[in-house]
Amino acid sequence: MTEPEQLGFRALADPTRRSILRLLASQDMTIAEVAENFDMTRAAVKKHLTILDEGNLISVETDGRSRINRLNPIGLKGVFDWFSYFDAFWDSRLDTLKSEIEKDTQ
Amino acid sequence: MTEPEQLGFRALADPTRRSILRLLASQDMTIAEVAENFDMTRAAVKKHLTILDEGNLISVETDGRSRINRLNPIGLKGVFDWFSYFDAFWDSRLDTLKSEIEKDTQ
DNA sequence: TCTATATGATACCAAAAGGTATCACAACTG
DNA sequence: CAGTTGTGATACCTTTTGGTATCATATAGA
Repeated sequence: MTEPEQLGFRALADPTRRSILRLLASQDMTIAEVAENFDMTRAAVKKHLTILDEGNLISVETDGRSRINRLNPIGLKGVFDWFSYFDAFWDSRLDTLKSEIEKDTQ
Repeated sequence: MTEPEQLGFRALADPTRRSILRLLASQDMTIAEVAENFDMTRAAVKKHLTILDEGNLISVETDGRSRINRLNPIGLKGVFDWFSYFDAFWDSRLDTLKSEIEKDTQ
């Protein structure tokens, strides 16, 4: 069995794809518009968009011969929520680290 | 230039490594202890732990001939914080999705 | 209709990833 | 000291990944 977040995490592993997500946070874009922002072929960008779509991090809407790519909040939140499992670690342990450091510097 | 989160996201892309993180959330472990939980060689588990360490998601402390692996809250929180950029999307757009659905089902 | 344009799809390539097998080494333990 | 145990490191293999080049297809527009 595979975790539901697997394809989302896989999609986030590449810096180009994380950059695309930030781009799409400002504005929905066609494939060509996204590709203008990167020094690679449109085909390569299209592959990245496919992987982002498979990870449910974006959704794609066809409009004539254009394909509009936009952020998918559901998939993004799914990955984000995975981290809630570790809440206790940065809440309590970061505090612990902080007081250890303060103790050392006294 | 590379993002500081790059190695963290890379480390999270593999399901075995995410599983290791959850293991270490319950208890600090040596390499051998972690390896007991997976159907692969100790060498393979060690590779995963190295990648988790490179991503600052765990820290390793030497104790005699043992090496204790534990969660690193700093790196974990670094990746978590990357998502804060998208806060607006699941706060506002998930609400929008919700009201669209409610409208459709009326 | 004819042409330009936005995209889809496939073949191909180099590099990275994930794994095994194996050997070396350091450190407990009797 | 000798043997066992926990780990580090390397060579090697297969699959996946990230990219290009190329061609096919569909739609907008004159």
